[in-house]
Amino acid sequence: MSDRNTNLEPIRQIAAHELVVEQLRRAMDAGQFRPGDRLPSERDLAEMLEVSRLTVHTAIVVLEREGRIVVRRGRTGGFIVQPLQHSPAEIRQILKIHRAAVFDALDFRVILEVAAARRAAERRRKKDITALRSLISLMDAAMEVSLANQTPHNVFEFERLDSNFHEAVAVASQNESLHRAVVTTRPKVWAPVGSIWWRLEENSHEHHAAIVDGIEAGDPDAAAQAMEEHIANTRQNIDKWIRR
Amino acid sequence: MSDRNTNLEPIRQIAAHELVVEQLRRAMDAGQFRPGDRLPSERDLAEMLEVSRLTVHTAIVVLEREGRIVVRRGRTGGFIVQPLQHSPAEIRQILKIHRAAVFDALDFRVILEVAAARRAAERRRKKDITALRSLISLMDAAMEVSLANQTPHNVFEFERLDSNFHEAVAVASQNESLHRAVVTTRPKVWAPVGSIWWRLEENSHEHHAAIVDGIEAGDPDAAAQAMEEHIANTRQNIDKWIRR
Amino acid sequence: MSDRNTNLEPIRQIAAHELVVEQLRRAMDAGQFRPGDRLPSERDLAEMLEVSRLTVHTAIVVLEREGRIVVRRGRTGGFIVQPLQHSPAEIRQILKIHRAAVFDALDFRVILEVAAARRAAERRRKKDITALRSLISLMDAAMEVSLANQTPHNVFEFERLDSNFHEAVAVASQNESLHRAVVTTRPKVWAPVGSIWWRLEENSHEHHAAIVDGIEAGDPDAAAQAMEEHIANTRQNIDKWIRR
Amino acid sequence: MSDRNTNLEPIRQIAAHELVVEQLRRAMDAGQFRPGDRLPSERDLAEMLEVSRLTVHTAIVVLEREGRIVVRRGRTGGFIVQPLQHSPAEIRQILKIHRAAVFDALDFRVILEVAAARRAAERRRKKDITALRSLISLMDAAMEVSLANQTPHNVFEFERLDSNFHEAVAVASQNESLHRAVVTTRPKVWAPVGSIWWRLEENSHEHHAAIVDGIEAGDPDAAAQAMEEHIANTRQNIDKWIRR
DNA sequence: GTGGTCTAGACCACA
DNA sequence: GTGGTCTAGACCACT
Repeated sequence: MSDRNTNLEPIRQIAAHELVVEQLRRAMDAGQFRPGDRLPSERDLAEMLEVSRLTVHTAIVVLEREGRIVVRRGRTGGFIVQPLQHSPAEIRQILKIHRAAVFDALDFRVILEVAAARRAAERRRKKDITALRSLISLMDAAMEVSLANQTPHNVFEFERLDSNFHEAVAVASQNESLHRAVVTTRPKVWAPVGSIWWRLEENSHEHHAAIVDGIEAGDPDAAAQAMEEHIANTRQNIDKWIRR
Repeated sequence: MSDRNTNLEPIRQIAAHELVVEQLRRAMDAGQFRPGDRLPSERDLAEMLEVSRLTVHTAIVVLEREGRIVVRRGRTGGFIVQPLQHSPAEIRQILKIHRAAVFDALDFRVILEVAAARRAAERRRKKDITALRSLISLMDAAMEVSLANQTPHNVFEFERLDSNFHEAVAVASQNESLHRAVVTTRPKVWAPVGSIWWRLEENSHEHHAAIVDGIEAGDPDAAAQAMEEHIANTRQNIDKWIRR
Repeated sequence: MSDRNTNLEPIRQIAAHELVVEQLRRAMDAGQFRPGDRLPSERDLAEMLEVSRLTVHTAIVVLEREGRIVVRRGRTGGFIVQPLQHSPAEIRQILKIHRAAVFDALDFRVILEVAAARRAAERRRKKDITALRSLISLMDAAMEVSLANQTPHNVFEFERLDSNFHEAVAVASQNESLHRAVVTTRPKVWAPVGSIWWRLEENSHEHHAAIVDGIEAGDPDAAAQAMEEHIANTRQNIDKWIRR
Repeated sequence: MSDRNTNLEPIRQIAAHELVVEQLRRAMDAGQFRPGDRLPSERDLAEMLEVSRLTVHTAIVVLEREGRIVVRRGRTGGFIVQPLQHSPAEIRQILKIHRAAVFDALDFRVILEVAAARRAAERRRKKDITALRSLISLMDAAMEVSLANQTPHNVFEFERLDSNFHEAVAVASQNESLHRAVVTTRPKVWAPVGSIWWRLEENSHEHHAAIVDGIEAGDPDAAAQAMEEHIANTRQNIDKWIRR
C-alpha cells in the first residue's frame, strides 16, 4: 500500500458566532424552538452558550438576515422564530434537489432507530415506558386539535412532540452513542424543507403506539418492526410528494 | 410540556493549532501514520491543512510534549511518530476507567457495522468485493509476517489494514451517513488505549473472510452474523483484559 | 510632502437626547420658538423627531436645567421658552471672549451673503422678490410696534423676520450649497450672546430695502453693495458694544 | 406669520462606525489617501479617531464591501486604498446624473475660492506665499513626470498637490470659516466620479501661477480673476465631458 | 506588527 | 428588561 492516503483536510477555523448560528439553527430545526416562539434573550443565550453578548448578537444578525427570526425591540421585544415558508412547489423542488441526501438520511435513520427500538425493548426500563406513554397521549391530544382546526401552532406542537418521542426511544436504548446519532440525524431529513403540515401523517400515532407496545412487552422484534414501518411510511409520503 | 428543554450547549471556540493537533492525533490513531513513520514536513502540512507554518509548528510542539512524536533535526530529520507506550497494567487501568464509554462505543459499532454488512450484502457491487478481497489477502500476508517475527511495525500495518477493511464494508453499504458514522465511531473504542499488539486477534481473519463471503453471496443474514460475531469477539478480548 | 497631513478628527458619538437638545436649542436661537412660546408637547416632539418620549423627556430636562425653558405642569402647562438673560456687562464680556470667532463668522457672512445678493440679482425670479417684499413690510410693521412700546416680544418677532429675510436672499441666489452655508453661518454670530434687543438696528430696514431694490432691478453690484454695507453696519454695532 | 414653520427634523442617531466610514471616505475623496496608499493601522485609526478598535474594524468592513479599500493581512498587511474604477462611459453617466449637484458645488466653489484669493491678496503673508510657491514647483515636477509617462501614481500625486494648493489659498485668506468651507466643498465636485486622469488639465499650472502672482503682488482683483478663470476652466472641462 | 475575533462591562434607546 | 452599540483589553493567525 504505497499510496499514502493521508486524509488531512483543511483546517477551518470556525468563528464562535458561526457556531452559535449553527446551534440555534439546529435547535430550531429540531423543533426546540417553534415558529412564533421567542428565543432566549441575548443575555441569557450568552450565559447558556458561555460566550459574550457580542458574539450572540453577531449570530442573531445572521439569523435575521436569513429570515429565520425576526427581531423585535423594546420591553416586550426579543427574537421571534419564523416558519420556513415554502410553497408546495418549492418544497417539491427542494426535495428533488436534496433527494439523495434525504433518502440517505432516512435509510440511516432506519438503521439507528430500529436498533434503538430493539435495544429499548431488550433493556426496558419503567421510566422510559412512562415517558413514552405520556408523550403519546400528548400527541393524541395535539393531533385531535390539529385535525379539527388546522392551526399551524398545533402542528408545530405536534412536530416537537414527535421529535421528543423519537428521542425518548433513543434514550430508552440506553446507548449514549446511539442516542446522540439519532438526535443529530433526524433533523437532516427535514432541515431542507422546514416545518410543514404534511408531516402530520395520519397513521403515525398507530405506529407510535405499536412501538411502545413492543418495548413494553419486551418484544424486540415487534418494536423493531413497528419502527421500521413507521419510517417506511415517512419515506413513502416523501416519495409521493416528489412524484406529485 | 412546559419544561422547555433547551439543549443549548456551551460553545467551545477551538484554536486553529488545536484543530491541527486533533487532526494529526486522529490520523495517527486511525493508523494513517504508524509508529516509526515520518509525518509530512511542516511546510507540506501547512499547505495540506491550509494554515500557516507557525500554526503547524505550534501543533507539532504540542504533539512532541505529549510524546506522540519525536522531532529529529537535520538531513534525516522530521517528525517521527512514536508508539503509545503503555504497560499492560496501565492499559488495564485505562480500560477500567473508560469501561462504560468503550462498551457504549462497541455496542454502537455492532449496530452500525452489522447494518453495514447487511446493506453491503443486499446491494453488493463488484468493485466493493474486489476491494475487500484484496484487503484480506494483504492482511493475511501481514499477519503471517507478524506471527513469524513479532516486529511491531507489521502489527501497525495490520491495524491499518483492519481499519481499512471495516471502512470498506461501510463504503459497500452505499449509505454515506452510515459510512461517516462508522469511520468516526471505530477509533473511539481504541483511542484511550492506543495501538497495542493484542489487537491482533487470532481468529479475526476468519471473521473477515466470512463477512466478505456473506456479502459476495448476497446473503445479508450471513454477512450480518459474521460481523456481529467479529465484534463480539473484540468485546470478549477487552473483557478478558479488564478481568486479568 | 512627506508629512502626511491626515486630518482625521476624533469621532464624537452624540447621544440621541443630545441631538434633540441641540435641535431645540437651534430652533430657539433661530427664532422658531420665541421667549414666551410653548414648545410642542413631549408626545408631539417624540413623533416629530421620531424618537421615544423618554428621549425627548431627557432633552427637556437638560434644557430646563440650562434655564432655556421652564416646565409648567397642569392644564395650562407645557415647556415655556425663556429669554436668554444677560446683563449688558455679561454680553460685553461674552463678546470679548468670542471676539475672534464672531468676527471670523461675520467676515465669512460678508462673503456668502454678498455673493448671494449678487446671484439673486443676476438670476432674479419673481417669486423670490415677492417673498422678500412681503418680509420687508412685515418687518416694518414689527419695527414700528417695537419702537413705540419696547416690548420684548416684538423684538423677537423682528429677529425672526430678519433671519427669514437673509435666508430668502440666499434662496434667491438659487445655489443650494450657498443657501445651506448661509443658514448655518448666520446663527454663529449671535449664538454666544443670545437674542437681545440691541440687534434691532435703526437703519437695517433701509439696507433691507436697498438690497431688494438691487435684486429687483437686476443690478448685482447694487444688491451686493447694499448687503455689504448692511453687514458692515452689524459689525460696527458689535464693535461699539465691545468698546463701550 | 401664523403658520408655525417648525423645522424639526427626525433625529438620526448615527452609529460611531458610520461616522468613521464617512470620515475615511471623505479623506480618500479629498486625496489625503490616494489609491495605492495604506490607511493607518486599525490601532492607529482607533487612537486618532478616539474610538475602539472594534468600531474602526466595523467601518473598515463597510469600506471593503464598497470596494474602496482592499484588506491585506499579516505583517505587511493593511488597508490599501483602491482607485474608483469607472469607464469613460460610466463617468459621463455619473456626471449627467449628478449634473445639478456638481454645478451647484462648482458655483459655490467660485464664490468661496475667489473670495479666498481676494482675501489672501489683501492680507498677504510671507509664509503663505512661500507655501504656495513650493506647491507650484512640486506640481510642475509631478506634471512633467505624468505627461512624460502617464503612470497613474503621479496623477494621484498631482491631484493631491492640487488639493493642497487650493487649501493653501484658503489658509492664506486667514478666515477659518472660509477655510473649512473650501475644504469641505472641493471634494463634492469630484466625489461622485473619483480620481481620473482627465482632471490633469493642461493649463491649470498657468492659472495657479497667476493666482499666486496676484496674491504676492497684493493685487486682489488679479488674484480673484485668475481663480475665477481657473474654476471656469474646470467647469468647461466637465461640460465637454458630459456632451462628448 | 498586521488584521480577526472574543470577552466583560457598560450605557443607551426602546416599548 | 429588551436589543443596539461602544470601550478596553486580550489572544490569535497571518506574513
